Amino acid sequence: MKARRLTPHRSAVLETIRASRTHPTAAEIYSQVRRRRPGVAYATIYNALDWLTRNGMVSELRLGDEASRYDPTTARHDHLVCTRCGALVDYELPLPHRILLQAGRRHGFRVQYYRLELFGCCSQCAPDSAAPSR
Amino acid sequence: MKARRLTPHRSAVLETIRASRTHPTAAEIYSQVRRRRPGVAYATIYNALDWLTRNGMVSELRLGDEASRYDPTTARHDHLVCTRCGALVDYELPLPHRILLQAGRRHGFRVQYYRLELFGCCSQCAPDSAAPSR
DNA sequence: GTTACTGCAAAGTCTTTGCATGCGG
DNA sequence: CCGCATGCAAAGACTTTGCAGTAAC
Repeated sequence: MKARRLTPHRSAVLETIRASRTHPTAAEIYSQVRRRRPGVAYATIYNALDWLTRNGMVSELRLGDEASRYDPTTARHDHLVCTRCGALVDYELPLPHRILLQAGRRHGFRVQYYRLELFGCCSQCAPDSAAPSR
Repeated sequence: MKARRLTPHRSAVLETIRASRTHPTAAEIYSQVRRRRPGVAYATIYNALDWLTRNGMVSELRLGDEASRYDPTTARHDHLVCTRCGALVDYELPLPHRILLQAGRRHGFRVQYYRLELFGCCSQCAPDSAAPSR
């Protein structure tokens, strides 16, 4: 096989996603990668994202009708989403996953995985009782 | 105010969604409504869907990169999604929602609502434990 | 007579695809 | 050499928008 596998472009995309703490979109990744590789094409970014996703190096996040965002953490986890600023933070809900996975059986479903997203306001956007303003 | 509110078109869209057990997409709704109102425009369907959603009469579901589907049940509930045939069934997970809503506080989030989707195989696609290969 | 809804088509957003080029092995 | 990745642009899927006509109030 002559696959080049983790090519410089793909590597650049991967590094960009890992370096970002915000779960960047393809557009953000594109502009980032463009700095180091000015000639890179948009399609190459999508190509790389597809490849990285298929190879378990990043995971794709789809929330609402926005553009996909990419997450360097591929282990199963949940997300907190700020409905004001759009902040997206990784989160692990301390709930017995088995309950979730067994849950669907009542309806004849054999559940393989699940997705849980919590929406609300982050501390930046909704300074509660003791939080600083903005 | 001279709003006509629930117009015949909107009503037709609403009825179509309620009559369907499959959480139809805009395209499906469009073709259904078209039977009774041949001249209806696609934009009118989206218009109606938007209005119905904003007025709490249906809710929009976004899953993966597919077209939005519309749910006549507006009360909070979860969904089971068959990853083979795409079947989508309403579901209520018997878990204390307060736990979920309180969960984000650790990260400074004030969680307002959450979304939970369980993915797997429905009974049609994966008949019980001793499932045939298919 | 206003105002809101509709129909039509065009534009918009995000993503994918087709094809020619060219490096890497 | 040959396959695979890349660049480019065009196409594609779904949804939104602009505008003029029409119906409701």
